[in-house]
Amino acid sequence: MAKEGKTSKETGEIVELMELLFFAYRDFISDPDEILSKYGFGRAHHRVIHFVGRHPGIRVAELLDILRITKQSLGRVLKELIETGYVFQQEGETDRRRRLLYLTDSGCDLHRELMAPQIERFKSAIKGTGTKINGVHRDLLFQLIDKDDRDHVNKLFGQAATHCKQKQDI
Amino acid sequence: MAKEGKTSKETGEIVELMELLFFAYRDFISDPDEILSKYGFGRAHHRVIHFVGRHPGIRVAELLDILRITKQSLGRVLKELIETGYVFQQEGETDRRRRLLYLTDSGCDLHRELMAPQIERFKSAIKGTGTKINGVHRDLLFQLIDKDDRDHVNKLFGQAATHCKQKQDI
DNA sequence: AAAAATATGTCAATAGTACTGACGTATTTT
DNA sequence: AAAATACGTCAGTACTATTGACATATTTTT
Repeated sequence: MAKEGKTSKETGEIVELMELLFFAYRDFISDPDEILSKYGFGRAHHRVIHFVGRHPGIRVAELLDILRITKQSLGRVLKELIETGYVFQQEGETDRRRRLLYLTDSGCDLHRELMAPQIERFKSAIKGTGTKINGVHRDLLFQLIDKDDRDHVNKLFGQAATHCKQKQDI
Repeated sequence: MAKEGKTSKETGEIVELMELLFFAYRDFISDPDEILSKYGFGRAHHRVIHFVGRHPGIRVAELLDILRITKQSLGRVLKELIETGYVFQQEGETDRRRRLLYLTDSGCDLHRELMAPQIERFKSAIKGTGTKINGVHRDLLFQLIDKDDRDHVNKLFGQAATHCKQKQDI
């Protein structure tokens, strides 16, 4: 039988951590899924709604870069969101080739509706850990991102908007 | 304009945490994707390989519960994995209705190949955080899981196998 | 022994997401 | 004027997933 080396236990713990990421993500996305089906939308629509909401005036190219999908995949979803009145486009001022994307009022409402249960999940999860230390929870997730992309993510955070439509401070 | 209430900043940080989960998961699954395409498999195959590898002799019903997909979705993937010789079935000893699932030797090899880059990613991520405190990284992910399911996940961890085929302690 | 429950497999039909690769158009930069 | 950029769109394809119904073998309950 396999003899257990010194590193086996460590690796085992890492595999558990990997599975925790899988389970956490699985349940994390289950929240909005139900809401989306009411609207006839899927996860791709959700992601577009979210990042357009967080970055009003975002360009198509940037959205493609964030979502890591192809133009064609985004195209269909974006078209549907525009036709159904959740997203609208504006010509760029400085560069008229650009289509700047914004959420409509209904888009903002939907965005908030989608975020609510996920924010709730995170809030109680953080409470559940009982950790007071600042940043520990961000660290691992951040470090899991491709090294080349971490600057980009940080930059995104810097530019992120408080919402288009602030009904209340939740 | 929206006046920023006390809770706004906290919520903003939570939204960033949510996005970090999205980015982390996006990159985390990008590792095996490339490997899978060589074999003509997709993510569903990966998940089956993984959990069968971790729980040799797992039942179909349990796999369905872990993956949260339908019997039909699993059925197709499982059939392909069996036909191509990565997974095999055995009748349950005590209950002959059960089909207990195992990885073949090639299945184990593939499993290891798929895990390797993800283990690497986690190891350097943990190193990158510089945190020595035990468990902090698990806590948040664990708490993000549906409350009803946490016991189940813990139970799974308890039953998880060191691999079927221990070539080396990585 | 008969009835009920369980574990699994399978059918058909459909939807959502994603891919590749190429091409067209408008606009800006060089 | 030429080159590069931003975007949209085409056709064809693949993977993952869904629902709901039904068939089979086996075990448990009555």
